[in-house]
Amino acid sequence: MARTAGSHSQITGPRVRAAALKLFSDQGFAAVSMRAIAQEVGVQVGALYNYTRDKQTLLFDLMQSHMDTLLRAFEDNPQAAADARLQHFVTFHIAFHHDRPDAVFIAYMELRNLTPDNFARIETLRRRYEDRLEAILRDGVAQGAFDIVDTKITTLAIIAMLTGVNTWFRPEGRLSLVDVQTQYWDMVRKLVS
Amino acid sequence: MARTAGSHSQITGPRVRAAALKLFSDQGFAAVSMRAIAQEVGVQVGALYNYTRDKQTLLFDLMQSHMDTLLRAFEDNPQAAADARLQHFVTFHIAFHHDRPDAVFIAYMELRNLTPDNFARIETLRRRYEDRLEAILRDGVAQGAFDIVDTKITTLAIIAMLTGVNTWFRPEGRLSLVDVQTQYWDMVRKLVS
DNA sequence: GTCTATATAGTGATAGAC
DNA sequence: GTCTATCACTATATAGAC
Repeated sequence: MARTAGSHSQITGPRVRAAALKLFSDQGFAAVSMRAIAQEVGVQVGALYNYTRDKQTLLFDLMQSHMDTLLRAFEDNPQAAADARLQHFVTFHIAFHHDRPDAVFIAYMELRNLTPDNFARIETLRRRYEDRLEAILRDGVAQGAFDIVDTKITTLAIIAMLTGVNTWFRPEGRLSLVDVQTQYWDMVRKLVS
Repeated sequence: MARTAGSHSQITGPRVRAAALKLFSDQGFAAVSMRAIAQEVGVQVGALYNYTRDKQTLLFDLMQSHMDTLLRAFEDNPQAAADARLQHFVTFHIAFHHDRPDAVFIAYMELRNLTPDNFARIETLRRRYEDRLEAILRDGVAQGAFDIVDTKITTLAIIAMLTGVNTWFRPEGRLSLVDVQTQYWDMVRKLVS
């Protein structure tokens, strides 16, 4: 879509982020040029630098924004039964990740393209999310609801299992998302019992 | 390591593959230049083309070789008890993937950098491996040893869970690989019961 | 805010000398 | 089999016109 000169700051910023999200997810950060992002947005390449300091910052902002959204979206209730809290985590994780496959893909695949500083910041956020799940498992063990050898390993195993749904689930497929949530909760429930 | 002109076909070929494996794993296929591979090997860039038609073929050969090795390495015994076969799969998968983290990383992360034809070939091999696990689960259900709602989903969930070990396991860490194998088998065993 | 033009450097791949 | 030199492009980022 060709554009002529003019002011579009209100809409161009989000469009740059959306274009980068899509292209980074499809082709990978290193394979996507600033020119390709500009073309997707419909501006010339120079205009992008009104919205990001450089390409690295663009990637970091996308990942940080994703992790912030994740941490804010998950609401745990430490007063509830551990079983209910774990079921909530499972269904939440599957639904949240299903809703934003591009951001999830980038957050897992482009870690090595972050500068060391940026990498450390994203890892801190990821750790914080894992700790939310581990707290549930620990409380469940303390209450006698769960039988778990090592809550840290179980945390990582459950998250890997749940996140894997994104690699194969298709809405037009054999199963609905609710089916998937139900089956994964069934597996997780048995895994911690 | 500087080299002068001469014949080294016996050793250069494997060195090119080893260098590409390491660099693709560390930085990603798109971020690695043929010049960087040549420098790692210790030759000039033109010499690489005696060992690969182009960069894409180099990537494909690495992934195909990894999947071939995986399929040949896993030996199932359909006569044995489903429980023992599943335990063997779990310990095998963890050990095999632990032994070659670079190849595993590439096989999962660089799929989108394959041409459509090459992608289809790798996917066929991956599917074949998944089918080996699903056959075990199916037989176990038929024998009444396992209680599984959907063998396909359970297959994908188990593989995602096991492969996730590579993202965090460090030999110098708190747990030995045998500890990890034991704990994952414990989780998988409960998951299918 | 967006444009065009440009600086500077790097890319994959090939040709031909040795 | 490896080297050097080169082609034709593409890359990120910036400067200054409008």
